[in-house]
Amino acid sequence: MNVLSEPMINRRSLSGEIVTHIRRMIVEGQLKPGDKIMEPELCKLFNVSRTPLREAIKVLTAEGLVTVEQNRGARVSRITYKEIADLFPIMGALEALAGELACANASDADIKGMRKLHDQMTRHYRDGDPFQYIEINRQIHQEFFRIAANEALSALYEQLLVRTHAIRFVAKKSPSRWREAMEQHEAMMAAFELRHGNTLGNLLREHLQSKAQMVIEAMSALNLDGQEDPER
Amino acid sequence: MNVLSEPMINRRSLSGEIVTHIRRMIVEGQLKPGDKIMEPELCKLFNVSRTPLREAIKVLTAEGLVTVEQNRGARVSRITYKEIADLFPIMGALEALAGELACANASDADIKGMRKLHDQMTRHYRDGDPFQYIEINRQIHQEFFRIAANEALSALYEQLLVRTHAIRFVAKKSPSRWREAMEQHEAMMAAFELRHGNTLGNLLREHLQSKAQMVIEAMSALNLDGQEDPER
DNA sequence: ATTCTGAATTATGCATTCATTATTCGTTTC
DNA sequence: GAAACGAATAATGAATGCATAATTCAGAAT
Repeated sequence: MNVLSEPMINRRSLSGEIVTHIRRMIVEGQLKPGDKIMEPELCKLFNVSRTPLREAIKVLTAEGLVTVEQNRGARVSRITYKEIADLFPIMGALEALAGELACANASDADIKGMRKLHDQMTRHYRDGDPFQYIEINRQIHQEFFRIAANEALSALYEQLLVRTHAIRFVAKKSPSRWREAMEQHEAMMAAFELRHGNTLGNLLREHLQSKAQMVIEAMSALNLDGQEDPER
Repeated sequence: MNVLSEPMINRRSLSGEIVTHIRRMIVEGQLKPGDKIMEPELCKLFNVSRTPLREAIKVLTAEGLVTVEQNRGARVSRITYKEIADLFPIMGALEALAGELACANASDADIKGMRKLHDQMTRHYRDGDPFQYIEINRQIHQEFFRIAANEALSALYEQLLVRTHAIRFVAKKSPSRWREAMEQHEAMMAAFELRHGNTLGNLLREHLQSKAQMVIEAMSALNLDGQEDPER
């Protein structure tokens, strides 16, 4: 049937491809929390049969991104206050560990690169450019994990990050929160340059704590408690 | 393990059932690291078709318990030094968090219950009964997570615990290591009774560090570097 | 008009089938 | 006798088919 299937050592499984695709759709908000995942619909969209699609759904379920109800199909997981409150401390613990490991492993070049990112972010903060700020911010956190050189840790963190995808759309930093975050980054950068792993770890924990607080505030302001949109 | 509220009528999916079953087979050593997972074979064993079995394999892959090679089927994941060295600090960070949360949340009854378990374990230590010791030890660690009341944290920890299943068969405590572990538990119990979350957290991190050290020693002694048993 | 009922429709869970890709094993060649 | 080739076999990846459960919606009853 698929005569035009591209050659070139296509060594990826279909289901894996679909997992990636759906995950992106969820993270990017194309599929929103609570949305029903209709198998026939997505099959048409991806032009695949139900078998690999269902395998993909199972994987996403294992990741916590999707929830299935017996004989009622799958929907994108909703996230509740409680889960946010639960997940952020975990992410804090993981980032703290990443920070400590990064301090232990970092080469001078690593530290220099981090400083560069930090200064860039500072500029975006001064310019009041939240989009650029967020992007560099993401890179900085990612960089800690790269330097930590612990694959399992990175994978786990990534998984949790994806699970909190829903908050991307509510996380509007108030000016004071933003300033607080910036100050924390300032301190983190300093600790990193001194390779004070313990200090950096504690700062990262606090930082994530603040983020959680911010998200919960934003959620309660919007009344997004995970129960909205009962139908879709 | 996933003990979500069971409706009165058994409404579990076949694939879910299979996941649980295979996971147990792996943890209990019936399926060893590196073992090939033959679909037809397991289908006959469970008396199911390949579809739900394959879905189960995908889930186990997402959990890291199983590894698939394109067009070459799945095998039980082997664990390497590096992975052990990577996973234990993560488990340490998660247990530390659990300990801190447990200190914050524990009722007096919780602390009393923990003391009871601890004393029981101490007796088994004195009696030189490693099996009973290990069992109570497991219960104690599990109890911290229960009191911490953070489902995501418990689930994540459980997942990592399962991934280290292979070490169960190499982890022979030397007398000195055992004494060290016992002393650490002594200190942990004291910190918990005083609700010194920070102290308990640090102790748990150290404790896991020791465990990692022990496991790595045992592995290198047995030359189990994840590459043994090339065929099976 | 609203609620209830039940047939028609649709979606899901699993089994089976089809098409490719690995693997095995017998034969040939050097 | 060992390596190399290739046909036979078996396993995997994906599509399709079938039975059942859920949902929808038209029509009846209140």
